[in-house]
Amino acid sequence: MPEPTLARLSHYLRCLRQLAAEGVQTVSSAAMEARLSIPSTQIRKDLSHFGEFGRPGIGYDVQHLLEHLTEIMRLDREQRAVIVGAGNLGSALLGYGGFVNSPFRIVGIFDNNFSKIGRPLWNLEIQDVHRLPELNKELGADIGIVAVPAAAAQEAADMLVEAGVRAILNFAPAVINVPKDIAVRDVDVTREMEILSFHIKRADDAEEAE
Amino acid sequence: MPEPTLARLSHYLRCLRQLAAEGVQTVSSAAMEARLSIPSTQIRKDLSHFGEFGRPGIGYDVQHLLEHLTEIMRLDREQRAVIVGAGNLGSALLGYGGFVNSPFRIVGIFDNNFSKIGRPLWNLEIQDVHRLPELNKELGADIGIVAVPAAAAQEAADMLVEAGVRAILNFAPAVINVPKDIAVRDVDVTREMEILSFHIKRADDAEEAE
DNA sequence: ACTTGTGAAGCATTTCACAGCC
DNA sequence: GGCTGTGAAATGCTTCACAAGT
Repeated sequence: MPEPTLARLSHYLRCLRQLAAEGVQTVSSAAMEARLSIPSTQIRKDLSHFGEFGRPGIGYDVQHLLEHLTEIMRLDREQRAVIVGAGNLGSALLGYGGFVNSPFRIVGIFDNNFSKIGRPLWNLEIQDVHRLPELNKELGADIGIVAVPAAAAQEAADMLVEAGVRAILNFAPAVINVPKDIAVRDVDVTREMEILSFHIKRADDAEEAE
Repeated sequence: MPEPTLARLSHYLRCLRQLAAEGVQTVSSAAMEARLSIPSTQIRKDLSHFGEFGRPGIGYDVQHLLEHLTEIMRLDREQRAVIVGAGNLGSALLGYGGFVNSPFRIVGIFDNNFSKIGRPLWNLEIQDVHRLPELNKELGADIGIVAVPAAAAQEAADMLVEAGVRAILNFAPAVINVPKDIAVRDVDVTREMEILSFHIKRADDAEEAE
């Protein structure tokens, strides 16, 4: 399954949820292109990887496609996650409103800083990261979120692996090594800023060229 | 210039900074592969887009390559950014430690919520988002960060465009439309979680198959 | 007439293989 | 012997073109 297809599925879901909320019954790939700026042929090809959902001459049934994609991505069941790192970022993620109407639920937050352990944060209490493997037997999180500085990222990842998570979302600007059956996605704000910095360049160059 | 190459440049920079800090003089593409898990041929091909930096039989001069790449990405000068949205996320970004030893500096934070405007946040004061175009004449930010809910994302982006930014980092889970000479990068935590959710699936399936 | 699904073509990126240099 | 830079081959993804369905 192509990784780019997977990333776009998330866009399709967002679009379909919105359409469903608007009470729209049917949608064509061309109509989705208008909303998402993803070519209609791309949309059809992506969806064709999972089956035949559309009807020629009509389009896709919004509700039906929404349910199918939700199931394919396993978003029809609760997905529990734990956060390692109770700093700014960990705290912001825990309080993030984007998870309220989603299957994702943060069930634990951990840190290695003794002055933080035991303190309440939002609806949880910060736990000792060394107890993560033990406590996750109860918590049952499949997803681990690394929200620690780069220097501590590998250690945090190791602890999550030991705790039995199947997937890791890594916010630290560092490469983390994990067994190959564990999925990792990196989110690196600094990297995104650096890429933007490069793109700005071209506009500057045009100015300098005058 | 291939977009994937650009994204990897950021990894090379991080690696080189670390090597420089360790006092390493020279590094081979094979040695970088060991640290970054990026194939050495890929590294060489990427670097070859910008010139010939290495010496056969020796490798790359760490300091020299670091300086070159830093310049290529325009990270040798201050890059000012403003944030729109003073909620959890905006606040976390403003307090984010990752920018301390970097060229990025957040010079303003804006919101449309009257109860927030005028309040101090870290080292700044929250400003009215409607004054963004006017105030950015002074602030001079080239980068805008969208840290508002999805429903307000387009409006925030419009305001940033009017304020004259050349690049936008969008944290809202929404498509934003901007003039094509303005670079946009999306960071969508929910999307990343959804992709991980899909990948977890395979492990579950194996279990279910028994 | 309108729209899907899909093989085939086209394009982009990665990987290979090796000539040339230290 | 070790390493870079790079054409060429291989792979992967996107776009095209159109047959088939409504």
